[in-house]
Amino acid sequence: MSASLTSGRPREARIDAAIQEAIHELLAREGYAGTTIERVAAQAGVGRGAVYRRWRSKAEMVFAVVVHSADLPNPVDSGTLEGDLVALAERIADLAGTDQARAAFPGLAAEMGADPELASTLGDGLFAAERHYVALILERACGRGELGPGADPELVRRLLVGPIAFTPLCAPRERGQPSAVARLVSAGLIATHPPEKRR
Amino acid sequence: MSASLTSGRPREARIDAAIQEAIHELLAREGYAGTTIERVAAQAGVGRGAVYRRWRSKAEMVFAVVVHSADLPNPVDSGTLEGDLVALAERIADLAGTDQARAAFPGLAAEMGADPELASTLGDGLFAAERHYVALILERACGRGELGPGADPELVRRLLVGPIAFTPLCAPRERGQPSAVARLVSAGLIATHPPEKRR
Amino acid sequence: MSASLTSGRPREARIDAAIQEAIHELLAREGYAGTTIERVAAQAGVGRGAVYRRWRSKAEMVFAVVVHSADLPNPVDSGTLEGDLVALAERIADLAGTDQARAAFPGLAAEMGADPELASTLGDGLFAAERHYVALILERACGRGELGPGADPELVRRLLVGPIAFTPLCAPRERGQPSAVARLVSAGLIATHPPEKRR
Amino acid sequence: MSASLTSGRPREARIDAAIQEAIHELLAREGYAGTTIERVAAQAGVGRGAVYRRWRSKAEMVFAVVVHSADLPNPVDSGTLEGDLVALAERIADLAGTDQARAAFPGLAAEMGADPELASTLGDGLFAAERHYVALILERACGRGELGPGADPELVRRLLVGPIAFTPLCAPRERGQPSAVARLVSAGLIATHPPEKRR
DNA sequence: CCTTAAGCGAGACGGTACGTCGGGTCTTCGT
DNA sequence: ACGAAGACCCGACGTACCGTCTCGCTTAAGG
Repeated sequence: MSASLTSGRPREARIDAAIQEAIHELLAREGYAGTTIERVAAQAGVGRGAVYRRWRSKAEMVFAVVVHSADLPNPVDSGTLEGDLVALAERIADLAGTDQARAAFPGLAAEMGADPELASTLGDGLFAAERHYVALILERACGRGELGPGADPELVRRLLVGPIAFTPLCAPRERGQPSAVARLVSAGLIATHPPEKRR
Repeated sequence: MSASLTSGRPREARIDAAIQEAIHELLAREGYAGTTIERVAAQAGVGRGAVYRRWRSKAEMVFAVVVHSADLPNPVDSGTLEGDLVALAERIADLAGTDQARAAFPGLAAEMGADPELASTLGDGLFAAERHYVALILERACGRGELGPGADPELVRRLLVGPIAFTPLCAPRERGQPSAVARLVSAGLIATHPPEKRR
Repeated sequence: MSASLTSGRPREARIDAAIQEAIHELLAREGYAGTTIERVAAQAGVGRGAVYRRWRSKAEMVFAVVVHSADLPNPVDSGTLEGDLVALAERIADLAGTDQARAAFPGLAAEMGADPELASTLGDGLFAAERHYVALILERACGRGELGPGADPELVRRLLVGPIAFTPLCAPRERGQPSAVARLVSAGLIATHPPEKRR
Repeated sequence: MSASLTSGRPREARIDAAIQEAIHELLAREGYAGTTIERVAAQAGVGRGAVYRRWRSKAEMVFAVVVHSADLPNPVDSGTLEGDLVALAERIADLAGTDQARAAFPGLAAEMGADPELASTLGDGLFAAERHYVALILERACGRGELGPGADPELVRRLLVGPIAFTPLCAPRERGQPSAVARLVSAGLIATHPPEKRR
């Protein structure tokens, strides 16, 4: 029953690898629009069917390959809210700063804008993880007495991701200054949610 | 006056208007990808040539029509930094919140990412205007003694535009909470750049 | 045997047939200029790609389909030079008299005139076959003692094809009178190349 | 009244000449398809309107310019049927042998095939003149006693024009051998229409 | 062992958009 | 009126991808 899902010939790992590499190279070299399924397959020395067998659309393919390793492993505790936020901001800047990611993001955003269903499929998991990560940082700051309650993790997530990952896409000459953003957000948070006047 | 290139038959205003309207309608109804030159022309009851005569590419066309009325006329002085930033944030939210703008932005970003030259052509004027606008607000706050010097207008621009206009594109269900963003940025600014008048 | 390029999905015979039929119908109904690749595809219920996959240009397509069945199977021996030439002339008149052929010929000629390479590709085989056919008829007449040697098959080919197939294209109201042409050519040949057996 | 057809500004002869020259050059250099109204106008340093003011279509334009000087002035009497036909054949070969004529003919034929009305407009006068010319030659031959009555001028016209002017268009490497054609036609005529056994 | 389901390269298939070009008409100038 | 310039509508061109499908072949896993 449940076991026999593995019938037939298994996928070849060699091909998974070749496709991944081809996507990375094409994204960096030709951009999102130039990263055609056809070219990916050709570059990987593979039939187009092998690609469609793995993902249902170009968006899913690119998302899977680009975001694949972008998991946030464990929130390092730096001891201060600002430190934690700076660390997170730099993580985000690193992940979003690769050539492939810079090439992929706007294209993915465009396709997700056009197809809300796709947006849910792809984005929800990722954004929920980020939100959860931010919530953890905020809780720790509360615990330390740095911050009062009521800060919105989603707001903070946007304040970090927006300026660091998205805005530079339209003006790619300057870096996102992640730590400046994080410091300002940290200060703003503390100012708008002061620790309860304990004692 | 100004270089009246009076040679040849002039453009018909009726057609400019029909094309503009068609683009707005198609962007709202079909999204950026569905806003084909072909469909724009058909919808406007116009030959495709008339469109290609006006803009060299779909990106320029959409940008011109969407951004066209998006000028920031004069910064209203609300009397406080926070008030000015909230007003600006709500302006941005309004401009970026129309259906056409929400549909157009990611597509434009994608094409600008793929073609830096296009990005310069289109974006520079717009972003410079925004930056100048923010600089004015910051200067006024300095003048009032609310803020010390050294705040970076570009950083502030990103902190507003990113969370309000860009981030929601990936999670279109929730609004960008523009005033919450503006208040936090305002507080953060004041905390990180305190007025010098200190004794 | 013969290089069975067995890779990939094979062409669908159903589509070859549909395209052929569509071309015949459109040539007869709309003429050469009206026989657009686009309309051929639409009429055949087929994608345009399927047409471009088969021929590189409209000229090759039309030529292939119109000339396709225009092979001269075997020269019937009527017993006299005149009989053979009349038979050939009527063959030519039949082949060139179909609506499709009348529509296709001038268009093809125009494109061949503009592109000598195309002219070679398309014309050589066909004209060589005709020339060979005429040479056979002349040889038989020599063998019978009707004709002396030295008659030029290419000259005779032109004397038949020109008046019968080409000239009527410019004055399409009258038929080419193939047998009158053939009889005159036959008489002219015999008069200019009398048999040598003369004492 | 009849006189006031000359109202307004008259056409500039300089422009007529420039257009003629441009057409000749383009026909020879770029062929019929490459001889665009647009390019003709550009080459002549003239607006497109000036061309359309002179002819209603590309076909009429090309026809007028190519055939313009192709009138058969006066049938020279060589004293024999064969001589007259050879002279005519060489005339035809000369007229149809120029680069412009070779380029123009198939294109014109194609357009005339597609539009019978155009064919009448353009062709009738020309072909009637040729036919009349041939009839004159035949009559003279009858008068001399070389030829019996009943020979069809239109048939003879086709036997000359077809092989000499049209057939070479499809195999442009060889010349049309006009005199060989004329001699064979002459002999064929005499054989099929012998002079009445007078006396 | 040997069937069988799936993977695989190749490429045909129906669609659709692209950007260019030409045709023929019309409009606005200036001459 | 003519003439230059060029906008206008129409529609074909050939290219490129999309996502699906069908071939014939190969390759494990499971009966």
